[in-house]
Amino acid sequence: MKLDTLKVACSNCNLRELCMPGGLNLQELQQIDGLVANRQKVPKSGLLFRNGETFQALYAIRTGMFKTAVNTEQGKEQVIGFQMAGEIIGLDGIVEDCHSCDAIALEDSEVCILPMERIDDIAKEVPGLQRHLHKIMSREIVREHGVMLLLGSMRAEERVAAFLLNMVQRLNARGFSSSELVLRMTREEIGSYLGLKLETVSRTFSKLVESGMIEVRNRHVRIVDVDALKELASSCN
Amino acid sequence: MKLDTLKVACSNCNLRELCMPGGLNLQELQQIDGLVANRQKVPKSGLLFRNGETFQALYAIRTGMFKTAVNTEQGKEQVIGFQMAGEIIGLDGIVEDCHSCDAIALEDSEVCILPMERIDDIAKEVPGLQRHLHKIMSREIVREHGVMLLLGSMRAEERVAAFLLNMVQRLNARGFSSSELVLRMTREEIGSYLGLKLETVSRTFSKLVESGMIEVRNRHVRIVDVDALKELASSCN
DNA sequence: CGGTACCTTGAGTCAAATCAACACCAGTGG
DNA sequence: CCACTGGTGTTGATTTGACTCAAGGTACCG
Repeated sequence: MKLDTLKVACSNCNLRELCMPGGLNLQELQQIDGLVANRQKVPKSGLLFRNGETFQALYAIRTGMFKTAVNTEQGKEQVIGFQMAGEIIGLDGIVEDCHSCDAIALEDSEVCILPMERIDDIAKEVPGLQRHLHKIMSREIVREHGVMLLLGSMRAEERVAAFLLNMVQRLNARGFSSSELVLRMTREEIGSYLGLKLETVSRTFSKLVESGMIEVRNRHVRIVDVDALKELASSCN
Repeated sequence: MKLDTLKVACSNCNLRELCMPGGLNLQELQQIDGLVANRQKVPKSGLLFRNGETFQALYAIRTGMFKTAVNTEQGKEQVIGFQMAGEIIGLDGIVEDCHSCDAIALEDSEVCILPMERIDDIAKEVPGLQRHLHKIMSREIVREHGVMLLLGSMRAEERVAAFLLNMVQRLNARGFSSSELVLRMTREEIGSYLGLKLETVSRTFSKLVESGMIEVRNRHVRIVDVDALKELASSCN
């Protein structure tokens, strides 16, 4: 077996449980290996795809972190989400065969390219993959419901608390600390995502520090009182 | 052919172009007819499904209108969307085999029940259906991006303008007027959807009336100056 | 080591929320 | 028939949380 074939095989990827379906037998696993056409490195601030670009593939994040954002006609950007290793981006492109948002790397990153054609072909043979794709899309829909709830009915402190808890929970699922995290995005990007101005994000961090829930040094955040933070995030007055 | 078989056949449903894939041949059309297990009437204020309920089927709206909403732990509801004839609801249930929002009829309605098992089975045979399902889910993701943009960065007037334009455009695609509409939901439900309080919705309507963009009598709205409304909806300061 | 991007904090402003009063309508039942 | 009720919608007065504007501070990179 050649080395670079090995390199792009899902069957021996440590992120498999995160981005690919479980419960496959050996033969199915080998079929799945045909999914990834290639890997692609994306440097910090690099664009993986942009609004208007023809849709060809989904991307599984292998390392690093991305933000996805839509732009108003006035050039203002609304961050839609922050995606990390094991997550799939590009689902927005399927409807119109054309991406409707930008995907930008927040740090040097690497993605697996999953050409949509191959996905469709292999899914025909491997029903588990088909169902898995449905689940991934449904998960994204449900995630966005959560963001809409946040944007539609939470106050600044609640939004920031919910954001931090969400980030640390996802990082924890990837083997990182459940109480410390390093933010890969600016205050402005957090603000855009949360529907707040960067000053408000900064002030809210300070307020949470003052009330002893978190510690902040630059982009390093330590969660001191998870329960209080959860209480806050779900208070939703 | 029995009458009640005819009754639930997609192949002779006038909403087919809205909710089912186009470009199918006769045989495929007949296969698709097996999708709909049943129709179900839902009276005004009735629940089609609720958060936590086991997921079994998607629903295609045949007549009427629904709202979908998620609830906070404190019992406050955030309206996620308003769905009308030809649209598919229930996609949120696929990830966890469990619905994560409520679907409530805003008027007496009727839906076609599409059991997920049947969808999967028939999609194996009819690739066009598979792709169509992907498109529907992707469309929902993109729609939610738009709502996030609205909630994250528009002011009250812009939100209301965007809401009215979106409603009238969708109604127009269903053969209704492109300048008049009857709202099936309360000001409070509109407010919840737009991240505003009901008083703000009411005041904003009044403001738009005053500036000559729309006319309002109860839930009947007439759009007088579409261009001004569009201008407003996309100004996004 | 200088420049730039990023972050924090303060003071004042403003848009939307809150609180409150009242109008309207449909349905109910005396 | 009318009085009553509860849900809905409008409008006004006031408050407030987040925004805006402004000034520095800090960290990072070539």
